[in-house]
Amino acid sequence: MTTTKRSPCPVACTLDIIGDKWTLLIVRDMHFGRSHFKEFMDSPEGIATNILSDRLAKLVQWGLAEKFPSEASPGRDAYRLTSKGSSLGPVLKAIADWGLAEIKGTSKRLLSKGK
Amino acid sequence: MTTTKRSPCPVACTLDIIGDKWTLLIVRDMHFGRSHFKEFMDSPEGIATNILSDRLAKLVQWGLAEKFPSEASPGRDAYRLTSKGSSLGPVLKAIADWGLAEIKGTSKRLLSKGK
DNA sequence: TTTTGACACTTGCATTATGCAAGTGCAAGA
DNA sequence: TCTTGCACTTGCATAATGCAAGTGTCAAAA
Repeated sequence: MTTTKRSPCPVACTLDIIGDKWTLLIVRDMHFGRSHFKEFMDSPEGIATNILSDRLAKLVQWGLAEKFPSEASPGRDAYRLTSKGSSLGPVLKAIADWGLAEIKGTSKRLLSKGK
Repeated sequence: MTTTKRSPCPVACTLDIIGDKWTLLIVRDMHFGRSHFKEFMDSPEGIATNILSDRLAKLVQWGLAEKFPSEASPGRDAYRLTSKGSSLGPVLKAIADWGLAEIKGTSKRLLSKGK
């Protein structure tokens, strides 16, 4: 991928990857063990299929996630974080902490199993 | 402002605020002491005036930043982070750290005075 | 074996956000 | 008065997003 860098700033460059309303939510779901398309769909935010499809492809392209053959459903693929993707953990935590502290109505234990 | 919450997840709610490619860059600039419209414009990423104007208004609306009379240019306003905005520091740091570690070509000391 | 249904997408299209250029209003300085 | 700089706003083209509907693949059910 040849994304043109806006600047050498690590914040700007990181935002070029996770600077949208959906990417990090998928990373969050993967972080909590979700791996199938449907599981990401089941998250309470309600991502559209085309957006999810696009973001999964980008996550793989960027090396943050990888496809692997699902064991639960033979013949199907699933997704999981690579080490590069997992290293976003502190970012996720900092964001979650800020939200919990500054936005009322937020709470942990959001990830109830969709079904 | 009546932004409808996508979910009670603190990550999702925080992304509703900072989930774009520009907001956090302005927060970064304020964090480093920038306060005037022109100073934000001078950042290397090259934000468009209408986007900057929009984001500054939203930052104020959300309580992350506040206007105050500029001392450098009397009669003009300037912007600075509120304590709520300043508390995004750890988010900024986590993102910067990730970028520095995972994206080549990034470096600190990005913020050279525009002029 | 045919059908059904779930899953993982893709496609089309309307709506919204973004990017760029140009224009406006205001205050200080020449 | 005329100009200059700053802080915006406005218009418009392009790109991203959201929603609904359609497609292909497989596997279990009939």
